[in-house]
Amino acid sequence: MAAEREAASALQELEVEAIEMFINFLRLIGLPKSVGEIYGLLFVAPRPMAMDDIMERLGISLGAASQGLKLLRSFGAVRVVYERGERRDHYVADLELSRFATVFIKDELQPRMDTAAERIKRMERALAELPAKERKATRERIERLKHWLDKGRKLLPWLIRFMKL
Amino acid sequence: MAAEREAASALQELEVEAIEMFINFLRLIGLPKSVGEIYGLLFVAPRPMAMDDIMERLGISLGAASQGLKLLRSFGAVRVVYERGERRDHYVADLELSRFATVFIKDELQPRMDTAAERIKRMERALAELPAKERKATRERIERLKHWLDKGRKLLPWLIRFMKL
DNA sequence: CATTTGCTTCATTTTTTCTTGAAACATCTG
DNA sequence: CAGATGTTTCAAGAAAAAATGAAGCAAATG
Repeated sequence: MAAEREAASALQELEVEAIEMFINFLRLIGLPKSVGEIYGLLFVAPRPMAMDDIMERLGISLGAASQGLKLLRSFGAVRVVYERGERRDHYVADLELSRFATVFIKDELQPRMDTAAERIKRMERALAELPAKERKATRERIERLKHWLDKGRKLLPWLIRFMKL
Repeated sequence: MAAEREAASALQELEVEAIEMFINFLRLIGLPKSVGEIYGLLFVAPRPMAMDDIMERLGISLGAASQGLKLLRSFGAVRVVYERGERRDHYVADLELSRFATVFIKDELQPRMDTAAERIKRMERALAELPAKERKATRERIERLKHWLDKGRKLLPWLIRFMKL
């Protein structure tokens, strides 16, 4: 049997599917593989798991496990549950998947839109210094950017609401 | 004056803002910096630009320019316009920003959802092999995944329509 | 209160992703 | 059709992102 499995019991098909699925989706919002692995494992885990169970099961390092859990905790995707008579922290997945979308919107999209809005303001000011010939066409393009930004901004709160069902 | 500017005229404030803005947004959908740069530059360019103008202006390599333009062309964000008496291809930005969203949805989101759907099917099948004790709780979790996937699938076409205004 | 156990942090290494530029190809021009 | 010009491709290098694991901290145990 392969070395990776010597200490850990092999992953079940169900676990593998869940893990790969979350790796894929979480990568989409910029989270590293190890974070997807951890969440996927916890999502189908029948019982709360301690950090070393997780490391062992996934074959990831101490650091990756610690940091991944920290991150997942930080946006409420994972919680610590205290297990009677257990010294180690035990983790469970919070099943509210909307969290990921919400965090992504608030941490990634929203800030970018804010700086984009500032940029557009600066661009409008810079417009004055353009040769008159180019000014009109460029103004139109900036208007278009504005339009899109506006659209995005209106969409976000709606999306958040939709996520929360 | 800095070496980067010896050959190319300096970027205008307006160009810088546009470039940084698009670098930021396009990175979000997984496109490399150079692609954001190129699109940003073309977005505010008053005239169609040839590949070497772009390279020079941005200080990027031949390869990056060629590949970036190829990619942008591939999803219609950039077009070649033939300029009378000019041998080199000249590029303009297509201003329809919805293209990026649409491409992202079709190339990234949709396929992931499809494989996720298959995974869920396999998970349901694997459920049978679980100890009876765990089966019920796990079934519920898989149901939840299904629910979310469904939600996502309904959202996508709606989003595409919204993008196209 | 010394020791063990669990966890976090972070400098280093590994892996992945992006960029570069030379070579090959293609097309135009005189 | 020979040279010049413009473009693509891709192997190698550079940069960025992620994972590792040892050092240090903190809390529990006996």
